[in-house]
Amino acid sequence: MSKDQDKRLYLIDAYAMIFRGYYALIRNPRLTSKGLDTSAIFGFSNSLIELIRREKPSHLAVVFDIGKENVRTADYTEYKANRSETPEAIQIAIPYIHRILEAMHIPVLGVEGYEADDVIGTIACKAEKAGYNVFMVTPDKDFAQLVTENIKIYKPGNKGSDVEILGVEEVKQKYGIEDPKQVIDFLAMMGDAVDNIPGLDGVGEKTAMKFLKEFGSIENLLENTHQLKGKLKEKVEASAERGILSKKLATIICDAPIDFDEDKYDLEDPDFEKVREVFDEIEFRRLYENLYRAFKSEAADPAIADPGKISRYEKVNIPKDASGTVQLDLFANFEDLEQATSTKSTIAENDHLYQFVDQPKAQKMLVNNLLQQQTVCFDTETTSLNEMEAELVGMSFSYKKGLAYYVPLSENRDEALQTIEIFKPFFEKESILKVAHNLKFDYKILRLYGVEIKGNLFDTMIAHYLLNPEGRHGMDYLSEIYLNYQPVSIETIIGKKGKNQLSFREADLQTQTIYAAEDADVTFQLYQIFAPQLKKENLEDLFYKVEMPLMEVLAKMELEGVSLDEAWLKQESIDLENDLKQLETKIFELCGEEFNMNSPRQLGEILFEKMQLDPKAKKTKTGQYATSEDILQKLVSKHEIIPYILEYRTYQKLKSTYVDALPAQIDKDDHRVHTNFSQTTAATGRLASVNPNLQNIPIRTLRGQQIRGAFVATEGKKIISADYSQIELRLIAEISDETNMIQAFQNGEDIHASTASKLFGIPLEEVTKTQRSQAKTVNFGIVYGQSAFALAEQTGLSRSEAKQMIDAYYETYPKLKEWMTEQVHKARKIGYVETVLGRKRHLKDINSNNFVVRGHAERNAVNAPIQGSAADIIKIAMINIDRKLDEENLETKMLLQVHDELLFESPVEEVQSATELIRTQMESAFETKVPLVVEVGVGKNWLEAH
DNA sequence: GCGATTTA
DNA sequence: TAAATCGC
Repeated sequence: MSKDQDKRLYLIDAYAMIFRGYYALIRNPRLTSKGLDTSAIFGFSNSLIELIRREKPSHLAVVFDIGKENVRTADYTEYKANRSETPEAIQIAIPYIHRILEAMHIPVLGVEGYEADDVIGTIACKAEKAGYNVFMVTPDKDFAQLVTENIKIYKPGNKGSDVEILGVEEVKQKYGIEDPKQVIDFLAMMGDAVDNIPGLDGVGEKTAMKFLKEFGSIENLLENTHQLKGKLKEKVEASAERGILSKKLATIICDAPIDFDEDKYDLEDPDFEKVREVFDEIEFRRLYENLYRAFKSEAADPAIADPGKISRYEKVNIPKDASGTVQLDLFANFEDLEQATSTKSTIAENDHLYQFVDQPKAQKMLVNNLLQQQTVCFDTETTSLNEMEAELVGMSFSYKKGLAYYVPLSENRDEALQTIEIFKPFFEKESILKVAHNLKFDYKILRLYGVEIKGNLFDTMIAHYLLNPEGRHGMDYLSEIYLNYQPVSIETIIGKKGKNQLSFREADLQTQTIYAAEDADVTFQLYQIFAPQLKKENLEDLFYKVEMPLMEVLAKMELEGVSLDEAWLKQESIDLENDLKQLETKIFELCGEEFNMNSPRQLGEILFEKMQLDPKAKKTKTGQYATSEDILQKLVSKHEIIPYILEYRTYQKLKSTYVDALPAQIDKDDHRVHTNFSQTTAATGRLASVNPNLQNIPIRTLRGQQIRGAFVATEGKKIISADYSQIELRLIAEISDETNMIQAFQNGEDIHASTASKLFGIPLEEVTKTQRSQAKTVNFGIVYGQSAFALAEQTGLSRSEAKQMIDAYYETYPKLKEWMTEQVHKARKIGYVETVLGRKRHLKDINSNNFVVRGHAERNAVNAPIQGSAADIIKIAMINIDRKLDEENLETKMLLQVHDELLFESPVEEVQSATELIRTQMESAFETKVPLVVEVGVGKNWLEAH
């Protein structure tokens, strides 16, 4: 096709694309070695290059809002992300993006005083008249109003979703309308917070669609409001004027003062050298290759142009005369595949060999082959994400980039076990490094099928967690970021979440093979990237000696589960229900109206509008009344209703979150609750407990405490609870070498009272309860990295009083203050802080110009080493206890970890020796000057033991 | 302060 | 999606 005939113009909505790119990477920002956040630049450039590669536009232009960049960015942040600070990364990005566009010879458009939308609208209309097909490149649905036969929306794909092109038909279908122009009416009716369009009161998406069907336009609706009824009628009529205004606001102008100069938009080759210069400066390496390919490759879309490259999978056939000697060749026929690294390639574009291996003979050959390898990556496919109820569907293996095997397993458990038996030698061979993503899952599954994985382990998810604790660690995500490769999404195979979702087993064998093999392949490639990085960052010990062994301990704890007193919970649920009913009656009586007590919004309106309890009631950021506990607490004297509300809230929480939810989580087979300890969610290094969360079982209130009583030991056993006393404060003293605090601990003093005595300059014996409590709050504030502001909020002190208190605290513990300053300096200089075991926390915001953001990073610089070190130490203790219990052949089982506490179930006759073992291991897990003290309790249940 | 969970 | 509340 000659260029004259090919008239396809792509108009890129620059800011929308920049923001989109930035927020796509928000949890894993791209940083240069100097700490510059290049997420926005990367996101934009990547989308741009991807667009050129895929579509080969004949004409292309990028449209900015000009002259008021800062106003525009402020708008976007406020509405789009609900954040008060403007992301610095975006402001930094703009000049770079302009340089890149200039080097790429791509024209930049904009008209002062007009929004980018209007410029795009104007050019699109003019280009259409000139015979162009126009694509408006934007994620913004407002542009749907401009869609015609020749003007379409081009919504770039991101992870999981493919490119979406919205033409007339798609727009009609999406909004259930007859003409794309009606999108304006749609927006005018329902409003749009992002663009500050008010809309009609009481009209949301659903109602707007209904109105459009019925009335066609907002004007027609407003003329016929008599057809409506009830509240809706009132609301719509009352806001009619705003509706008309909204229509004006929602309309994209198509006559901005700008000409369509088609020659200017011709897509030319970039000045590669110049682009490279900019990319080098901000350390984009792969992107340059992608850019080069985008312009130099011939086909518009390699996947379509070259069908030979689509995925190959084949069955491994055993030759008829196969003897033991035919062996390995079948598995060695795949040499040195060059990977095509186009921008974010997919399975269709990469060379690979994925094979399924379903014959026992072939499986044995595969195992023999695996046994020759030093490092093998594997993955299991199951019918469920819950290990306890999951059935194995298949296993995949990879030990070389681009090469993977899939072993399907029979639905019949005995047959499956036979196949698994073939692979046992591999799993049990110590010398092979076994790699998987989220290995704990596979470890548990295989254990339930009688396989105990041995030897060194490598979990790519945990590896990434150590490299970047704050980031996301999903395999698909990591693949896109580190391999520039988009794996097949599980949803394309088994459908979206919901009742219609298939089980993996229901997919056909070839589909299973592609998906499973790809997972193993991708994980292997991630291993190749992460392993050297761990070494480089000195994280190998933490990884191989702490996190990976801990993974096994956690797997065992999760499989063990904990026993609950179901009968008690059942009765307590009934009791709470009755109490709640009574409280509700009382509350309705006192306010003279019935409403939904579980809706903070309704409660706020009752308290502050109807009852006028506080003329200056605080609002939340979305404008409703705040009714959180601390706020209600301040109103106790205002009205007798408040205590009832507080009590209702407490009981409601207890009932829904614990008393009713826990029994529902009991396993049908072993009648125990199996939580999941996530090793990669808390950025500080702590664990997190999910499904259910057993790390927040109540303890503060009497009624709440009773729930701990429902965590029971089974017949003939006892619960042992062992917790570190003040471990964080002890570590603060230890790490900062703060003599005043160290001595207090060495003398076995009550640390909060001791702090109070020093803080207020009075003898220890004279410290009052209030003083101790204040000192305790400050101690906690330090431990949790609270700001002075938050401390003031919590203590009820004024901000300056809180500041004074903190200053006095620093004077009391000068070395501590010194250490804190040092941490912040360290973070500023090298970009991270670390724990006693070298666990890192990167603080990219430490040099931010925004004091809120920077303050946050500064508190993290102090808090992360402390909380993280405590996490390190209990992790060591857990590993050592697990080993010792095993060595001494004790039947005592570790059940739960609650940050500074461990819970065990122990046969009565073992309790004494176990207790001693646990205490010793915990107290000696890490050598310190400050004694680590552990308090141990024993009982029939958790309440008694604690 | 963080993380999990429930509810509207 | 936001608010509230539980733990450490």
